[in-house]
Amino acid sequence: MRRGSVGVGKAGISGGDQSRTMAGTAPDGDGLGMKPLYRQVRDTLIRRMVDGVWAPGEPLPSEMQLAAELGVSQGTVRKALDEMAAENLVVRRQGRGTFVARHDEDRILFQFFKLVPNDGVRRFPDSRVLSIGKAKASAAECAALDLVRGSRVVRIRRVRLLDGAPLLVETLSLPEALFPGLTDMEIPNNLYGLYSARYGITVARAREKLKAVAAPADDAAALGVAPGTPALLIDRLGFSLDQVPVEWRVSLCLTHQAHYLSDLT
Amino acid sequence: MRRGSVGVGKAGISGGDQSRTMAGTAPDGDGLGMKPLYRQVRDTLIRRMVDGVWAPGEPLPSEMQLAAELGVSQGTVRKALDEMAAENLVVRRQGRGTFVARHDEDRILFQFFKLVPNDGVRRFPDSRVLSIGKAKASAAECAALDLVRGSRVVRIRRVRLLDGAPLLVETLSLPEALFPGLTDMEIPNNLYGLYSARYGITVARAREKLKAVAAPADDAAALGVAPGTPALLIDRLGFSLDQVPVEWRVSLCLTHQAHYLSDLT
DNA sequence: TAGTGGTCTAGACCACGAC
DNA sequence: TCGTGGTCTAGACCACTAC
Repeated sequence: MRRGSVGVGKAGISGGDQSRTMAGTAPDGDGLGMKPLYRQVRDTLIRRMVDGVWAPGEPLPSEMQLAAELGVSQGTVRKALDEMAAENLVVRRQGRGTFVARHDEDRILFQFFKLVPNDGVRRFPDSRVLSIGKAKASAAECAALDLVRGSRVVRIRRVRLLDGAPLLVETLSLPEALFPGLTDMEIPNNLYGLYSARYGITVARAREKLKAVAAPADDAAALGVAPGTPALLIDRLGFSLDQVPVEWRVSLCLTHQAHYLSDLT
Repeated sequence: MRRGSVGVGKAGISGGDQSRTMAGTAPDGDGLGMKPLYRQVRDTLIRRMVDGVWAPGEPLPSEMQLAAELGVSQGTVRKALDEMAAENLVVRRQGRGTFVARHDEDRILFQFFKLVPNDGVRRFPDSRVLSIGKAKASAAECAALDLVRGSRVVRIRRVRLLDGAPLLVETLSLPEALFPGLTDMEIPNNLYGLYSARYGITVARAREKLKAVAAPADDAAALGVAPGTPALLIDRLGFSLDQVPVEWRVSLCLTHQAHYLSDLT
């Protein structure tokens, strides 16, 4: 019946010290900093994922093992894991176990890629890199990625094609400090998989701002349309597991053959 | 330790007969039609909301009361209600109770209105109705709203303004059978509130398709911009609690002063 | 057969809100 | 003070997967 903070146990890899307080709400003079136990468990597990204790695709310990190690009941671990499953951080499969979510094509297609062909059949567009390089971050990049002035970024510009026809042209900016050597790598179609595999960085969440604009001359040329053609401008900021902005992506999309699909739930 | 279907109890207002089978998965020869108990409870409660047993804003019976009435444990009712809260169908407040969600301005603003002014401060645009009337449904309207040919619809066309400047012009189509007499009513800014209050119809979910287009002459005139100005075309279909399409709304939006905000979670 | 997550139950204590 | 939902626990049985 021990209540209180989540135990550090044996495998307390990280600082292992974000644990605090009691369940419910602080009965002692703590004031504000308390969280329910299941949320402390969740945060502990996410911290371990950030620290690479379990890689994407790998199984977590079973509910019973985690409960024993952390000194809480199975039900509390279960509630933490259910919440993480709802956030697409883990995948649970009856009879098999709970696994760290991977950035496979299906996940990208349903969670992060909202452009759907008019026929309704989701598919992944091909990519063609136009340029890649390093530079000092612009003021806009510093603001978007929360960088100090003078930081350096990696910039990638590429065209993506659907069924062979240009769909969008986009420019990505990434903090070079987080992605060293990226410019020397082959750039795959699925970038999030690369971030995860090479740098241990998981894009867990993104925020997109959309506007309709007239395509500027250079983008129009890359897309093979007349300058001034109406296009969808998508400004996306991707956040890592620990809520740090890690990728800024500005895409200019043609919406003749596809549309942006948004579910208001 | 009774297991099985959700009891009809005493207050089985509706058909009260969608109950089936056992928890887990059909151990008998049922085949496929089974659902977990907590989902049967959820469906029962939604059915009652559809039938108007509880109006928006009203409290549901307490967990204990529902559990006793339906013949399940409090934990099962709790799981059903938690799921409904996650879907924005009910609002739970500690110490007060569980309430049927209302279409108040806040909910609309966060769940259904994704256009955010560039300053980031969400606010509700004013409306000005341009026309309202009844007509035989077009082929497109029949397809969108799942109507039989020959059905009649109510059409509303209006402009919406943000801080006094035109933001969008939109055309709504509604099945007249579901909204009799709508054309004789005053059209408020918050239409979903009207659907709920006057017709007992709750828009629980919507699906939006976005494209970038050049504004046609008539829409451009209504918005006070030059024809051909790039604009965001939003095609929205709204679904009721029981998953029936009840409103088709096509909006043409200027995105100079605002953007469409989408969270990829 | 053993172990996993999925479901269901029962009961405890807590914070919150209305009285 | 009482009733509400929020949290936590403990234990049962189930279906699914791997061995």
